[in-house]
Amino acid sequence: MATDPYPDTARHAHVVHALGARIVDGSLVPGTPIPIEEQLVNELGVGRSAVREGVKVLAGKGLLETRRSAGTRVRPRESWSLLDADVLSWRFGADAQAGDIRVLADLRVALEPGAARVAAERADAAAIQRIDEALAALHATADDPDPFIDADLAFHRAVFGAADNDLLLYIYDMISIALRSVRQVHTRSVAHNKETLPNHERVAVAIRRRHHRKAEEAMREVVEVARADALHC
Amino acid sequence: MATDPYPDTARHAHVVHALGARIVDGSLVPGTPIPIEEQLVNELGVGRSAVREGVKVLAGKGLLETRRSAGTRVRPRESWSLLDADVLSWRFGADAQAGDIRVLADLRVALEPGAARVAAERADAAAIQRIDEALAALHATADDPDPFIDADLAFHRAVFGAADNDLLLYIYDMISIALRSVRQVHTRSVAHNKETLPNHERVAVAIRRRHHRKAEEAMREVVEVARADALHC
DNA sequence: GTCCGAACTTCATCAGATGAAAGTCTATGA
DNA sequence: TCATAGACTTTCATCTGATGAAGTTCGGAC
Repeated sequence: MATDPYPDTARHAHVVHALGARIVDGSLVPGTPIPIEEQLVNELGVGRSAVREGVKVLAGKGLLETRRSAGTRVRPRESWSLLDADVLSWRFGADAQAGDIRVLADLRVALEPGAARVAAERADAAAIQRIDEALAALHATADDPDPFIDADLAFHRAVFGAADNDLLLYIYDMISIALRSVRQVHTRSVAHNKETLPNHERVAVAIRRRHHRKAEEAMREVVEVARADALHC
Repeated sequence: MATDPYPDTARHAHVVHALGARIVDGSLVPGTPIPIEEQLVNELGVGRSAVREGVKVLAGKGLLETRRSAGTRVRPRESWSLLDADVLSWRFGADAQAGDIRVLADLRVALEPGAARVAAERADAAAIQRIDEALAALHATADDPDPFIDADLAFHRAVFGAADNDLLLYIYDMISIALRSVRQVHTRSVAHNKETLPNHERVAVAIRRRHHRKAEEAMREVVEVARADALHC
């Protein structure tokens, strides 16, 4: 437990990452107590304050629970803040499980068509322009795998942004944290990229025309293709 | 800044709530520095450790940012963990803004139909049974405003649960935190409740028959009616 | 075998000291 | 006048020690 993946960051942040990553990847099992403060001080090479601050941060994310005299234990998974940026990056960061890929793909299928629909209802001129710009970037980078990933994420973010809903946008930002890690593994081919362009175009056009049903349908096509790809590879 | 809404809880939790609530409700403006540690110690009546632990928890939720010698300041809203349980309850807890009601209603419209669709794809027998039980509870409590709210939340949760997707279920749990606070204000009439029963029934039937399109359509009807109600009142 | 209490464990909290980094002020020189 | 280097100040970062509180464990009395 003495690995040190975050050398120069703040001491308490080191504690957060060291314990958080182990909890999320399953090395520390829910219900079991983690080592006592003194032991963590030794294993992590930091002082008691740093350990306590780190543990409190993880408790704030629902991963840990401290009880006086009864030790600190890992909370059940249902209590975790699954859409916390740190928790997500620990979960999808290293090497995502197959089940997690499915969860992510299903989430997009569940969410993005509806988001596109609301975007079509709420988009103002500026939002529509941002979508159009993102679409142009998508076309411009279709031959370049890496920039295309960024452009794709930016396009979807522009759509969510058009819905004028900070909660929705937050959810997308968290999805994109996971997507970005996963995509680096499942980099799709240039041919694939070009196939998705017309569907993205349809999304943009439908939103521009405030046609919610079409926006939703087009986005569903996009994310269902993405899901099929993700589950095949 | 010396209010004490959490008398018997842990000292550091008191700090978290005192500062967190003020940040989310806008009393502490993003970009501005909060009082220095020593002052917080005096104002909140706790020791430095408690202040530091509380501040670290809020930093973990993206609300604060500490910089050595430069003080601790409120981070911009875009950095906040908007789907954190605490942040949500501070936002929707006291008296929700009209804009927040709209955001919540739109989020449901964007999300729930898609979730019902995925539920229809993924539901197993046990999940379907839970939905049916929740539906029965909904019918049974239609005349009782308060229990009906619980039954309604339980029904929607059962649908999300059927999608077999922990991220989706987490999002719903966070929505329900907000919904529960808001509904206590906008308690709907018994007549209203009875009107929504057939739509809920259609959702359950469609999922049972694994008819995703119908499940989605029926759920859209439910949440669009709810949105119209919320925005009128 | 059950119940009570003492000893022990472990987190909770406060307080003090030291350090590091960033900002502020001042004096100097051009 | 203005720029700049260096000293000073502020404020968070971290470690350590001491005390307290609340469970847990274990032994003894019955």
